[in-house]
Amino acid sequence: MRAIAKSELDLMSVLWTHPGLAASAVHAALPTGDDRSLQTIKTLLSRLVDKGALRAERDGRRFLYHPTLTRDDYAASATRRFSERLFGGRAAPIVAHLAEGDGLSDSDIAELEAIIRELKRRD
Amino acid sequence: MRAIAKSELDLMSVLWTHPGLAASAVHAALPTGDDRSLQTIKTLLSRLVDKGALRAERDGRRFLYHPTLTRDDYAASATRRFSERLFGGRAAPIVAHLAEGDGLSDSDIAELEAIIRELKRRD
DNA sequence: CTCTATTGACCACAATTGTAATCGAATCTA
DNA sequence: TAGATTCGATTACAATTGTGGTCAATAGAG
Repeated sequence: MRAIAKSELDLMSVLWTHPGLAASAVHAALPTGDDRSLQTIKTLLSRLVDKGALRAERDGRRFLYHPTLTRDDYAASATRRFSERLFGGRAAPIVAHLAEGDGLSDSDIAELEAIIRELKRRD
Repeated sequence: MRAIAKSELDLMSVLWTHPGLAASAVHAALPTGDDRSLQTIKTLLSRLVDKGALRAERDGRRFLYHPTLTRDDYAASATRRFSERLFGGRAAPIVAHLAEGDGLSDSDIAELEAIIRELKRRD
């Protein structure tokens, strides 16, 4: 499966949250401030179908779009690629950068703590 | 400054580690398995200069290339963008994905622990 | 001094990405 | 039923990215 482009990812986000939308509904569901025309959205949806990231289910004369790739699988592999490319696969520098200047919420920190605890237990 | 493309980032990596190399030296310093021709490297270097990520210092009839953008600044902003786009700026899901299936080394885990400790202390 | 290797400048060109118009068919509305 | 709207399909097209050739100048080798 070819890579999902930045612009296409926005549509995946919508469809991960609301699977089975038609093109016009995806367009409507985009965050305010996203000015791309409906035509553009349709093109991107087709490309995502070509790339195998979406399945188009016919519904009368239109299509309803469903992710074939789960958000979690995508996030996992994108994260791995990112960390590999920039930090040799390490996690700590990423957290360090995000933590710079008050960047992390209390709940995020609590979750991190839980993950670390689990990792240490796993040893 | 326009974005640094994936292919260009490889050259930045080399120059972050060895600033002040000439084009041919950058080419030579690329990891084995990188088959791009010297001409390609020169084109990428020019683009990086255009984008303002490198400074070309004349040295006789050739140039020595120096990063203007530091590795750390680049990594910080790339990390922030990545985390924002995929996880609403949270760090925990990133670590969770990287931790899947034994993905983190002991030293990485230890570093993470230290960062968390510091974050909690900062409260 | 002549030949050759190296260098940056310039050009080429295909693939990908971002954005959208156009078109013909189907459907809805008046 | 005639016109408007909505769909997907097809086409367009510029910007970016990935890769590398050509060329003219110059520096170094004999």
